[in-house]
Amino acid sequence: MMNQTNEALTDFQRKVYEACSQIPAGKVSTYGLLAKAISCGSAQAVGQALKVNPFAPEVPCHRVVKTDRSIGGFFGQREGAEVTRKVNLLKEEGVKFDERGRVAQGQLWAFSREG
DNA sequence: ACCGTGACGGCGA
DNA sequence: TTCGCCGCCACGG
Repeated sequence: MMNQTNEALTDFQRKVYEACSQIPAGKVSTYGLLAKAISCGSAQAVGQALKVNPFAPEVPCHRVVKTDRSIGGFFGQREGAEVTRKVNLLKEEGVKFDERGRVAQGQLWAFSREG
């Protein structure tokens, strides 16, 4: 995946991207869950790394939503075109949404320790 | 080295 | 249930 000259990436970012890559198509995870998977105490910090993800969509940062299952942001935007794109990508992967625009239950991916 | 800024999360109102 | 506040922690200036 990130076999290029990634000196611009911090160690933290690599951990975030690696964990994110584990999420399969058709499933989503949350910033909080991902943070926990890499032993980080801040979901917000995870979001910071994802917003500058240089490997999208190889590293599926679009499969990460908020804990309340609302869509969250995409490439720095918390609303607008990019966010709509995020929803479309998920729909294409088979992810279902409820009438409130949140990811329907039963589609969360739980990180089961491997890294 | 300090300070402000976030694709967040939990909690009280 | 939605809103606001505060805590979290990594980054750039």
